[in-house]
Amino acid sequence: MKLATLAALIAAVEEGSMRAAARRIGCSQPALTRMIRELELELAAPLLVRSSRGVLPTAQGRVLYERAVRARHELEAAADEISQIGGHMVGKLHIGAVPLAVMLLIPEAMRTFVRAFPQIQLRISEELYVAQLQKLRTGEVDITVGGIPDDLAAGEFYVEPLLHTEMIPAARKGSRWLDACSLQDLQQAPWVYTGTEHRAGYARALFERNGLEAPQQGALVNSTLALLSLVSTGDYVALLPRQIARQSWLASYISPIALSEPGLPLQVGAIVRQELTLAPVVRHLLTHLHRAAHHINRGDMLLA
Amino acid sequence: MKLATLAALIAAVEEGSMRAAARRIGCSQPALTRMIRELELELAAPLLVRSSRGVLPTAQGRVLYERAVRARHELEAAADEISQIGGHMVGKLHIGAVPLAVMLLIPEAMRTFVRAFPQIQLRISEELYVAQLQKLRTGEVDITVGGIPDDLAAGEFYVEPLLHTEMIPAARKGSRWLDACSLQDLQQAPWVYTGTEHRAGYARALFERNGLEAPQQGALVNSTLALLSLVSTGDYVALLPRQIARQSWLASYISPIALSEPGLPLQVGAIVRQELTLAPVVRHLLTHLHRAAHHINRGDMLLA
DNA sequence: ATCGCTGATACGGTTTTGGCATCTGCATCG
DNA sequence: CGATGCAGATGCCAAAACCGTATCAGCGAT
Repeated sequence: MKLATLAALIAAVEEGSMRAAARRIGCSQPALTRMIRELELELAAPLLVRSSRGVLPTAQGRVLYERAVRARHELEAAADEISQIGGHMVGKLHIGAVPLAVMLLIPEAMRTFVRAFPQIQLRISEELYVAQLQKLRTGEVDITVGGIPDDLAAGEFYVEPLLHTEMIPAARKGSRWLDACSLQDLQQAPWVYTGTEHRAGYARALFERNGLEAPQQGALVNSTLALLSLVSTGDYVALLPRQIARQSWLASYISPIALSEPGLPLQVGAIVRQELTLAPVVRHLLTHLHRAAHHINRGDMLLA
Repeated sequence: MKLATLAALIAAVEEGSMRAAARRIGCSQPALTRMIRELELELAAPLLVRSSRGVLPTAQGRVLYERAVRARHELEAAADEISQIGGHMVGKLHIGAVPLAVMLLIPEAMRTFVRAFPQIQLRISEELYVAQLQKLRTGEVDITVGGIPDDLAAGEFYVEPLLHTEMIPAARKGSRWLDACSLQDLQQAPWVYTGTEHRAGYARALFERNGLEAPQQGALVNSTLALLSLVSTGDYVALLPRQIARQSWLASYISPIALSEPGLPLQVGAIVRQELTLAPVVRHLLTHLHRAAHHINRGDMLLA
């Protein structure tokens, strides 16, 4: 088994075509055909089904594909890490962040980070919380920024708290719900929930925390863009981090709702796979995230 | 980067000598020297420091070694799994088990499993609970058998309950502590604890469960062998699963202590990485573990 | 029926690879 | 203090592996 042939399989599976895969790899189509056959001979199993309109992986092909991708990622990460040890900060860094963090922390942290390490290829994925942890485990993302959950198993991840925020309800400017004084007044409002069916969003938690029943869901969305669209154009109510609701460009469209109850406190932090804690870039990124958190907190206090 | 050169590095790091590594790989020493140099050229970093009495990895070498081992493991596992899909049950299976499970479940499950799949190379590691999860995550073990913790993060692992047991106190035959009638009587006894300083063992939990303060630790051990040695030769008291204390070969040396309080209930189960749930051998092993659990429960009931 | 797409095959030249013999440096032991 | 043994490095040569070009064969759509 050679790395080149595995790369061939990966390309073939992802492209669904030998010729396209050959183009991506940078070799001729016959060479690719040979590589795949070599793999199939070595493992004594069919990996791809060939048809007149491309190739499709068999069950065995999918298994090998999954693991080959993981193996390749290990080696790429090794090369990056080694370069960093040598003093050159190069390589890729894949940041996962929940929507909240994407708006709050990431832009500010990125601003200083990319200036310090221009050779690092940054990639940012906005994902919901559950998807984040999954991607963190498979190694698809290197670091996750989001609300720190209570039930995180100790030992698996290294967690670094960054800032404390509060989720407060907000609605479109001019909405009748802005007049609400207590959470109970909002129980009849149409709410926008985030999350999945299985994992309740923050809004539900806020109601339960105050001993109220969570209102029937008005809408369940999986992206903050959708949430903001609904809130700013419809008559929905949704939970947003205090800093965003108050001081961002959203302020001209959306207003926080002043309630007698406090909002839902939320600890935002970075979650890193334990074994990556020592990687130089990751350490630096954490520093910049801390700076961003302080920056935001200061702005918050000045405003208050 | 080629797999052959990575294998060369792995061998060189593990053997600490180019010539020994060459022997293991099955090539000549000059060939190995060239491979290492090729890697170092490609990564532009020194990987090994050569001395007159062998080679030692640099920091970069260690990084590459770690990740290369992981990558190789992925590919080996892929090959095994593919063979299994094809119907041939071959390959390796690395089982991690806490001491309790090693004594209770593993022997019985192995007995039937190895008859059914003689071509699977089984490997069993006795490890304490915390070490188990770590090894499960890195992929060093494929399945872990042990007490199911309460705080396991959902989603990361697939958990399969196997049997329910009870941890009861036991002491050497003839020990004066055998006369104890309640847990309180044992508060002055010297206890053998398992676990680490950070993670309390089961014994401590039993006391706290009954509203008593856990006695000063007599000894803290990290292996059941040590625990049994202490109990059977000294005058210690320790917590053992009921089935072991009652019916194993230990019965001639160790007796359970009949207390008025019930023991500490414990759910024993198998923990598998989610992505491995579908691997054929793992599924089969789970079946055999279930059979072993039933077997043990039946014997337990007959005895009672 | 034919054209355009797919993957498969045959062959020849280039590159790479590995082994053998040999060289050099260091530590140890007599 | 020098001989000896073991460590890794180097040069050379033959064998093997590899890749690209040209070509073929099946299937679908036009």
